[in-house]
Amino acid sequence: MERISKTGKGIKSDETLFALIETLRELDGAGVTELADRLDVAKSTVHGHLTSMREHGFVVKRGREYHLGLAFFDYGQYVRGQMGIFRSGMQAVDELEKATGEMAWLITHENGKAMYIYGRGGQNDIDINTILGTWAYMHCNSGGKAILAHLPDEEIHQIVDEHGLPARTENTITTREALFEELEQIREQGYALNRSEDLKGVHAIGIPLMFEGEIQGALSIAGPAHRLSQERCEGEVLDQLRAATDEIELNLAYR
Amino acid sequence: MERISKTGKGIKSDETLFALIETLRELDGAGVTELADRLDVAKSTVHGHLTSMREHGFVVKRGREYHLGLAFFDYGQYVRGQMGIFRSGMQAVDELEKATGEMAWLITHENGKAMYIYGRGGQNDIDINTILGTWAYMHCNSGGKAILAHLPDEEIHQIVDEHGLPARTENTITTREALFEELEQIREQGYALNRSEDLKGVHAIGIPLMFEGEIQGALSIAGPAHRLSQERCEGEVLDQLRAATDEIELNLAYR
DNA sequence: ATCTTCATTCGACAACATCGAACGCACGAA
DNA sequence: TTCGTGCGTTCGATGTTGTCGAATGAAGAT
Repeated sequence: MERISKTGKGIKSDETLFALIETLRELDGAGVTELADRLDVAKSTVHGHLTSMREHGFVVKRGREYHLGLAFFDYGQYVRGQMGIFRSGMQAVDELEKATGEMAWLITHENGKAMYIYGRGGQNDIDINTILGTWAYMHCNSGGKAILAHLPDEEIHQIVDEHGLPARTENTITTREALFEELEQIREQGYALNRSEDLKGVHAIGIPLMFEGEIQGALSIAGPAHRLSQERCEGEVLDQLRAATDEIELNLAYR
Repeated sequence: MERISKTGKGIKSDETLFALIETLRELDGAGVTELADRLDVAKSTVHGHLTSMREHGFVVKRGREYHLGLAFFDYGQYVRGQMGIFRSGMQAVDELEKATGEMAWLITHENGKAMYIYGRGGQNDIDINTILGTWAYMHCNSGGKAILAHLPDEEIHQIVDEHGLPARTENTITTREALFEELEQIREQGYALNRSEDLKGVHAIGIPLMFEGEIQGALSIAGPAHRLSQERCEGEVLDQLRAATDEIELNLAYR
């Protein structure tokens, strides 16, 4: 397994540790031997790292298998709770879901990818928790595009360099030219649409959340194409999104 | 700062890494110099670890400060999603909240502490998300006691050795004798009560969740003492909890 | 502009992460 | 029951590499 850092600047032993964490996730838990084989390191090395992690709750031993521990959930909740956008935006998401009956999401970005940090299900039969905390490409996501549109051009190029513009459906934007054109339009109109660019049959509209001139994240409404037409998005839903945005940006200011 | 592992078995460099993570949380983000001073290591050492973490999304740099990254939230959601009790119990918690109008919680334990892994607010004005993912003592928590009651005696002693029985209110159980008496009663009656043992004015009732003879966690209902009397707990609420438990244990079996 | 205060880089050295072999424990087969 | 296999764990030797401190850059502040 390849486990060297890209730049070579970091600490090698940490790299092994993170590879262990990653592998434990991929395998949904594993034993020392299996991990050592997979990462091509000595069993004793694996055992040492696991012992350290165990003392800090990042790993638990169940029988002879090691699993990632609840410390991750603890830290995860902390990290989310620290985000101003989360604290100021939760209530708005709740209200939006009620008003529209569709899925409402709060989205941020880190390292060129978008993440769903809070959401409500609407009248859809989807389990919010399977989406919460997962990474998404920014170029085929309404919230992601709304964020991208407010990043400096240089950063956008970096992101495309790193993650590419993979086609998720036939509607996905796959060229830089098309992307920059779209982002220009998004800046002009103040919102981003997603017409089945990520998942077939799913439409969405996203609106940027700014604070002190910086993009903080985005708010989005998503739903089945038949119910969430472009007309509805750009009409009633957009109005509700704009109201919610104002509320959030006000919250961000007065705290 | 003390940073050596208790047993001395683990890896020292990992210990530094975890100390960094912990400190970044305590300080809500910090710079290299501040971290190096606090942990009493060279700046270059801190910088090396931060670089490694950054490459894996566990840390982000905002200006000159480093902050814990969303990778924690990602992993945290994964860890919770892996728990059978979570997947099988969410719906029951939703239903319980609706039926009782009180807070409903799903609780697990790891390393002698209880953690809230899913909850609903009831008609209370409390923000669920500030409690979600936090650790709690088991001896002064209805769910915690329900779990403790089904652990082997030896393990209970270990837990008390490690975490003690700190008094949170005047009602908290603070001696081993009283604790074991209480646990015996809990085993007999099949549920655990919390009469302001953790927070003044807050009552709760917890019920163990078993699967394949092993304790998996607990379900609990909590609310203000004036509304959640002992009579109500042991009457209507207990019935609803028992029904929910059956549902969850059935879900755990057929998946 | 100058000074200060950071983050970052670099080379040298000894600490310690890594390895592999040996141990001991648990489980299943005979 | 006994043996054998497969696993997690321990241990000492080795040289890789984590750590240090000084030097360098890059920003802010005065």
